[in-house]
Amino acid sequence: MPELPEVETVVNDLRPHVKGQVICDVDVRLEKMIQLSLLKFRQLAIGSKVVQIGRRAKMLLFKLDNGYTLIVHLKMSGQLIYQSSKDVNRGGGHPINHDIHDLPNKYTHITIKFRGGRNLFFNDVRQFGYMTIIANKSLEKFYTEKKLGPEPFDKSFTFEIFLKKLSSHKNSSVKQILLSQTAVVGLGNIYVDEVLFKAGIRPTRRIKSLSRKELKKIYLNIPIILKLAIKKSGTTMQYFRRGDGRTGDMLKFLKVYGRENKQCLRCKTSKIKRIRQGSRSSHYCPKCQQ
DNA sequence: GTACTTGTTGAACG
DNA sequence: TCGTTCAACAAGTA
Repeated sequence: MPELPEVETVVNDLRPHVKGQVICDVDVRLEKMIQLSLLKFRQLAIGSKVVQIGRRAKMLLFKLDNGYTLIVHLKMSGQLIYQSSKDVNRGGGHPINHDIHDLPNKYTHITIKFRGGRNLFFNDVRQFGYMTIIANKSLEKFYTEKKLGPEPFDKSFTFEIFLKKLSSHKNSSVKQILLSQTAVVGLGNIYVDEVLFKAGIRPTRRIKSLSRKELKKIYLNIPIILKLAIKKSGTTMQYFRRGDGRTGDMLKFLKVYGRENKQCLRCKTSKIKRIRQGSRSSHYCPKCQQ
């Protein structure tokens, strides 16, 4: 569920609390949540200081002072909750309907313990998320193996690069490619629908059918939508809460996602349609998006 | 009980 | 080898 804006929100929430902290222990209850051996994970994590916290695609990066980076992917239902005191939690991800003040709970699979007694809890109902630790010098290789495209706010994300990445997928639908993280990273089901609505392009359109002008519209709207969502601290669906109990505000600003059968906010005449594309749902206005 | 949801990976296909 | 589609992962909700 967390897409780029939600991950960015968690990173921003955690940064002031976690930066500079020294890891004194890690408690791994479910070993499949880490992508290296428990021994190696403990060796690399324990005793190191978090010098910076950032993001690449939908992954959180905790840069350590030993030349390694702790990577966290929340996938669909992961959450990172920093317990700064008994009563205050900060961070977030995808809290479920459990009391986040009573941690660890049954969904806490990994706890990072900091010197001084603070904890960072990694909870995940569906157990799809993971943590791993990669040497800084191997990070680029790690991203390349995952076929990650450019960051939407990076100057390397040019229109020409975007076109080039799309050119090898001419027969795919635009929705599918934007979800694939290969032409640009950070979009998930919600924000792809929002970008395509704003661009006036139907999600089922094949890449080869899109004109340069249409592609440019999509390209330009990607950072616009994502920046707005970050400004609103992400989208809160169902039980989604930020770690301190606040909710993201982006839900109020969504124009198509989750608005099936509701009046289109642009043309005010058509109703938003919801279709299945692959195994995912897509929302669009049949009048405004051709 | 059944269908549905989500991000990503890997298998199967042509 | 490459592009494309689809099942799989887990568990809560409708």
